Amino acid sequence: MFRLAEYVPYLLNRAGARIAGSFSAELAAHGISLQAWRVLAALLDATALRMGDLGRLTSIDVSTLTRIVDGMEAQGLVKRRRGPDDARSVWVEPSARGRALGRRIVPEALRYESIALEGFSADEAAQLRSLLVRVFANMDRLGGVRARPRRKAG
Amino acid sequence: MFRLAEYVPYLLNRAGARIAGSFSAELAAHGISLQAWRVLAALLDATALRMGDLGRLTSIDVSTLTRIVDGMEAQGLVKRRRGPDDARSVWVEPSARGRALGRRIVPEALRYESIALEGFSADEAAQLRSLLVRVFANMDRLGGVRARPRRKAG
DNA sequence: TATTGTTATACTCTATAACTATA
DNA sequence: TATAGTTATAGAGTATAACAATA
Repeated sequence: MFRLAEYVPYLLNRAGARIAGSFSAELAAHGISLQAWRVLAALLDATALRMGDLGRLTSIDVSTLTRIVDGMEAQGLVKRRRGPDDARSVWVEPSARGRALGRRIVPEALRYESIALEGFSADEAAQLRSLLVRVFANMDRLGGVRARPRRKAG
Repeated sequence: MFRLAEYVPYLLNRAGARIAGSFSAELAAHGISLQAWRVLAALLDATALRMGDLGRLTSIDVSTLTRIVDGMEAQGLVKRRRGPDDARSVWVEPSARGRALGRRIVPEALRYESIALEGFSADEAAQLRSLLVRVFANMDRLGGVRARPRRKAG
C-alpha cells in the first residue's frame, strides 16, 4: 500500500510549489520574480558573485540565470562586470537599489517562512530546517544543476 | 542577515524540484510523467475517483488534470466514466494495466524516498514526514489549487 | 582541449479565462 | 445561479545544444 499523502518527495515538491507560487504572487508587487529575489538574497551577503557561483547558490541553471540577470540589469538592480583575473568570468554585483530592494523583501520572506511553520515550536522549526538541509545535500549528490558534459552524446 | 541556504521555503522548493526532476527522468522509461504517476498512485487505493477529488489528492489543477488524464486514457492506463447520480461529474478508474504499472513503480518511488532520506534514522525520517505533513497543511490553508471565483474580476 | 557565459529552442507546469453541460 | 469538467492560451521554469571568448 502506498500513501501519496505521506510520501516525502511528494510533500516536498507540493509544499515547495505551493509556497513558491504564493510568494511569487506577492513579489510581483515589487516587480520581480521569485528567482530574481533569490539572486538578490544570495547577493545580500556578498559584494559580488560570478555567474557560476550564483547559479550554484540559487540552484538556477546558468542558462536560465543569464536571462534573469539580463532582466535585473535592465531594472538597475544588479550590474555585470568582467573579472580582471579571468576574462571569461562575469561578476554580478548588486546596485544600491538592488540591495535596498533585497533588504526590503527579507521581512516578507521571513513572514512566509513563519506561515509555513505556523504552530511549530522553535525546536521543531530548527529540527525541520536541519533535516531539510540534509535532504537537500542528499539530492545535491544525485546530480542536478547540470554536471556538464554538455557535448552531444553521440 | 539572511541565509538562503537555511531558509525553509527555499530548501523545500529546491529539494522538491531536484527530486522531481530526477524521478521524472526515470519515469520516462515507463512512458509516463511524474504527474501521471501521481494520478496512478492516488488511484491505487481507490476503485475510482472524480476529477475534482483526484485534483485535490494530487495537488494538480483540474484544467491540467484533464490533459494528463487524456494522455493516460490514450495509453490505456485509466478510463473515464460518467457518474449515474450526478451527470456532471466524471469518474476516473484505473485499468488493469494502469494498476499493474502503478504497482510496478511503487518500489522505485520508495527507492527515491530513501535516497532523499539517506543517512536518516527511522526516527528522523518519521519526524521529517510528520513535520512536512504539517507544513503542507499550513500551505494548504494559504490558498492554492484555485479557490475558484473563476469569473472575471472586473 | 576545457571552462565561462550567452543564445536559441523545446517541453513541462501553472494559472487564467471562457465555454459546455448539468444541477 | 452554481458546480464539474473541458478547452485555449500565455507565462514561468527547466534542460539541452550549439556557440564565442578565453584559458
